[in-house]
Amino acid sequence: MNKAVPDIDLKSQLNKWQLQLRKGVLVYMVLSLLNKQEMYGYSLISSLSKKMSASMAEGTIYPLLNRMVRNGNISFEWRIMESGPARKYYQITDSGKELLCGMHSHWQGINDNLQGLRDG
Amino acid sequence: MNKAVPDIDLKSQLNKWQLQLRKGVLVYMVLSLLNKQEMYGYSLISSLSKKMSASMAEGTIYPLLNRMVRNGNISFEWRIMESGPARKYYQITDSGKELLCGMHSHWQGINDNLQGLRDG
DNA sequence: CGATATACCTTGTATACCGATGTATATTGA
DNA sequence: TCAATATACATCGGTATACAAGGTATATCG
Repeated sequence: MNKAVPDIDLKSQLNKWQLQLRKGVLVYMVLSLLNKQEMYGYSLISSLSKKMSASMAEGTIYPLLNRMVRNGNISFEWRIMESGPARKYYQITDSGKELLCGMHSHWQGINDNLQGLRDG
Repeated sequence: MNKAVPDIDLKSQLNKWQLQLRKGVLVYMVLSLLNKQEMYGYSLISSLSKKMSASMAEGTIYPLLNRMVRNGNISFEWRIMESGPARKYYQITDSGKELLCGMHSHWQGINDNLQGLRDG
């Protein structure tokens, strides 16, 4: 008999899993978004929250963007707005496009296997 | 000018990303596998390595399986083999099936958005 | 009887998300 | 005029988890 009451309920387990999943998906999603159009941090937060079906924290996105700049995946430039605070607009770099390509390929492999387990 | 030499090369960046991605995908993949058929830890390692396109460490899988048992997602029973060491065979529980269902739904949402960004 | 393969496990380290908190600039309403 | 709100950026400590490294035990093979 190894049927015990779990430490946490199903809903919390799902939330925790979604959090862990983000650790890989976020960079991929940011690169995918910036590959379509340049964006600034604050607007990325709403886009990502929508596409990840979960509200993304600023304390997550800003360090992430800085990391990606350091790694050469994206670049940015300050833009003074007619109204409101200045914005940092981010663009994907050539190196970022290469990385995105590799991520895409790896993701497809995993996704295919997951779909196969479901349907097969 | 914010074009600097990145700390690490593209290949290492991709490897690092794949590692992060695993933090969420692994549980999902284990549940998906056990939903098809019961398996023991050592054999799960080869199956997962193949499906994740990367060799999975024992130090990753065994703690993961123990965690999942504690959470009530899977159960196990020892089987004495005719030859070789005994094996711990794992089965998915009803609770695990529910969790898998929630993961599936969340994954689909994210995957659809990623595909949309690529094709759209 | 030593080497190899199978099968399980534990410990320490690195990474990355999140909540909390802080700063500064514009706008809005009382 | 001035407090409250929204926009926009940033940092820090806590926490979860994959992995490398190392360990135990059983069976097989030369």
